[in-house]
Amino acid sequence: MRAVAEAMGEPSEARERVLDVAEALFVARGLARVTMREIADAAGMRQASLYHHAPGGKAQLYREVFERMIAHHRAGLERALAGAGPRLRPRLRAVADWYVGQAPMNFLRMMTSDMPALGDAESAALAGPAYAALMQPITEVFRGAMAAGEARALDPDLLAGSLLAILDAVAFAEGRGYGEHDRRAMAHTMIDVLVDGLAVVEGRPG
Amino acid sequence: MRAVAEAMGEPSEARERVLDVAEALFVARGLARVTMREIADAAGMRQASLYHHAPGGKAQLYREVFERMIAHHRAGLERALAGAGPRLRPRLRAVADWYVGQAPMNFLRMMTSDMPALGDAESAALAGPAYAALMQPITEVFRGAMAAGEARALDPDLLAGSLLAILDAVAFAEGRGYGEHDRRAMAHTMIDVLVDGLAVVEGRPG
DNA sequence: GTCTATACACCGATAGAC
DNA sequence: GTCTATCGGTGTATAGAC
Repeated sequence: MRAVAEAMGEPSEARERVLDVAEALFVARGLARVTMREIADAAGMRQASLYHHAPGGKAQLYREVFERMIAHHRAGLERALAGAGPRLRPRLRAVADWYVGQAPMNFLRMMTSDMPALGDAESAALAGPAYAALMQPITEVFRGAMAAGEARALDPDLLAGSLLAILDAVAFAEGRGYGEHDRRAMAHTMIDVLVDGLAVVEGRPG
Repeated sequence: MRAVAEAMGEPSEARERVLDVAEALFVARGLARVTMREIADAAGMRQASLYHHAPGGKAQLYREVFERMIAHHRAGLERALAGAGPRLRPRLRAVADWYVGQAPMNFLRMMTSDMPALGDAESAALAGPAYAALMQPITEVFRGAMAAGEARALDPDLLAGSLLAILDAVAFAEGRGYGEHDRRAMAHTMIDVLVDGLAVVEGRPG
């Protein structure tokens, strides 16, 4: 079947366009607040025509978009980290630079709002790989720094989750008037706080 | 009108129940994924009966719930801070202890997902007070520490937003297997990171 | 104040012509 | 591959009896 071949990843320019506009809409507003008609409009076709490229319906389309996005982030993160050297701060900055260079993905909202709507089984099946792709490269950064004696020994999962949350918060702050109005600068500031701390101590500028 | 009197804040035991169950549902799943029928069921009445206590419909009900919750948090935060002394770390811990003692409110999701569904005007009208209530007490904590020379001079809004994001992330991590499984302990750990930093330096345990 | 009944809109999905 | 037409389901809200 053609539809199956497409679902397996066949190029099909129109299908690519559908995935692209669907991703933009899902990321901007979340699963529940995007309709198939909106996706079709943005892709330049009628709502019913969408089902030629996404025969599995809305939930399946979301799944594909999500998985593609996760793979994209994992690859980008690893590429960014590969050229970042061994030290903690530049590695965290590489993570942040990658992340702020992408459209804000609202990872936490996706996990808490969108995924449960797909059902418990589906949700669990997607959460695992998403965790591995997004969190794991960051936990490795922290783990490496701890092993090198550069960072104190704390829960790497907690640190990675917090960093992701901060990067989402920074994306939220931008364009709202809170903060310094520049995602990258804000992200770097917060990384410095995570590394050096906020406290004024001897030998560091207040 | 009776309905207006109730909307102004009349006691009405049934109306209190409606607000309570609506808050629990909205916080747990977000505006889009809660139906008026669910709220009615949880409140022990039929869907149509809801409109006696919430004549403004779903959007208005959400607004009231949101404002009540914001006021609740503002009062709780200020009470917690009033007895926390002058130093930065205990003050941040007081904020965290209050926050983790409450049902996770997913502040970021509310702002990015729920509010836009109410329309731009509505959204802006609610975002301002919400910011003032939740962020401002925390920015004051940071500002105070900076004025006392206890903390480095950085954007207080950025720091407050990051702290809130971390506290939401910690709520998310709990019950997922990530992290240490205890919201309060995780929150305190992250506050220590914010204050002292992650880096291993002389005079501090690695 | 709570109920039944129902209007009305929207959305996801399918059928089938072209 | 795209279209028109339409079905079925769901959700908000209203009307009106009790």
